[in-house]
Amino acid sequence: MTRSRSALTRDAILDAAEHLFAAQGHDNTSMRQITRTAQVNLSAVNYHFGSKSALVEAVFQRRLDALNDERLRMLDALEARTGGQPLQPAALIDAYFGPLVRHACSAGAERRAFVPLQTTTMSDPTGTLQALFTAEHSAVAQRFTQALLTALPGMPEAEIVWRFHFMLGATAYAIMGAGGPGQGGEGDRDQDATRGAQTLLRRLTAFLLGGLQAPLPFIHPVSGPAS
Amino acid sequence: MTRSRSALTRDAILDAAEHLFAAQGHDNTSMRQITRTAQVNLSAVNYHFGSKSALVEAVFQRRLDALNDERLRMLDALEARTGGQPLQPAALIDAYFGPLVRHACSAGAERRAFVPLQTTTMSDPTGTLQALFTAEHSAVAQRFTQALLTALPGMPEAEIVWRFHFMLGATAYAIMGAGGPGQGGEGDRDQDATRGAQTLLRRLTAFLLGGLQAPLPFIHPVSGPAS
DNA sequence: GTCTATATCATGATAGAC
DNA sequence: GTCTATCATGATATAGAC
Repeated sequence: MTRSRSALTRDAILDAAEHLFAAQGHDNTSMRQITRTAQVNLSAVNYHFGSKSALVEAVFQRRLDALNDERLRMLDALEARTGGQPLQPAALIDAYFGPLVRHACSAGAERRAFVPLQTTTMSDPTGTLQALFTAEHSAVAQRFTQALLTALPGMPEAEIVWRFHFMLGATAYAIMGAGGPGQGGEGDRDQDATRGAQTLLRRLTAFLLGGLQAPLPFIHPVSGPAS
Repeated sequence: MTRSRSALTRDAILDAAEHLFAAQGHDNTSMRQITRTAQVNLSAVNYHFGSKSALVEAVFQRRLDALNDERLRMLDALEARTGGQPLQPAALIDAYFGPLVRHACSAGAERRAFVPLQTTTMSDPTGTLQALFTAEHSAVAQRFTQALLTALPGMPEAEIVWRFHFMLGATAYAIMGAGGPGQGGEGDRDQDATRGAQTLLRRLTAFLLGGLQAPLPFIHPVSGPAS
């Protein structure tokens, strides 16, 4: 096929960029570094992606799509099993955050790359990536929000949205700090990777569940007409 | 005084840098931009701070010191009032995260600057700032960890350290997303600032308390001799 | 001590040969 | 489609005038 040649260099660029972004952050990584690693020409990036920022988005989107697919598959499976009954919050948390944590803790360096992107995205004040993230994320976020809404009767949607946001933050730090707080981070890479993911996920899930189901705070009613 | 002249430009640089870092992130901000905003010469940065990264650290440290001072003052006041008795987890959470949230939500653009720095620091894979943050933070973190250890009898220190980390992440996202999820972000800047801080802090505190006090997860004992 | 002017370098992007 | 060569720009840091 004549196409495979083109797609090959495209993927090589994506893979190399993902590696380097994970290690250095995307704006500390030059296109020269990327193309050198991918063993392709410098101009290939502009040819295949148009610009560097478009490449960043492509790298981001590739992983984000896979992640959200997995999340939706797990949610589908849960809903198919119970058939309309409210789901358990713990199951929803596992379906949403489980893929991310497992992904982040997996030993393969290629897959770990996504994690700093997620955090860089949120911390970027200009928010070029944030728009993409929000757009890609809105569909899956809405489905999980709806599921949480029925799983947690009596909790207002606004509160769920906020707590979802808090959970995202806790998970982001959990992933970043895998090995950060206290215990030895760079231990046995082989089996520690999968076992570490399980342990971290258990710790995190317990925390998230507690936060998600916490008693409602008292919020002053918003001044202005009810919407 | 002859010194005030020098200190004046130094502070002008710090303020300008803080503004710009908040709006664009520190590595999307050039020294030219900083010195132009501060109305000082380009070389003044190198003269007063030595390098750009040293300036970033200085900006960061100035806010971090003030923040940690406030945290420790609040903790001192709490401990002085109860005199050795275990503190309430809610009071500890307010003493630690309250200053940060109020700081982040305050209307003054100068003060808001700190927030992206905190998040950028954590998401930076190279971790140049992370070392500074950890060093500056270790003293106050240890005191709060100890206080939590007595406030939450039966919870292992490792678990507390992790949950502290999770709480930091949730707070970081809470600050970043003030106005992010759903409700109109850019509303009435004047009084919405302080009231928004209160509302957000109530929401966040409820979540953090639930997570902090959640039932312990089952963690497989670490293979190897007990330490 | 402070600022002007400049040096040196790396970046992203492009034009044009093949 | 891919590569070579080059451009224009902006970066940090420094030497030397005042």
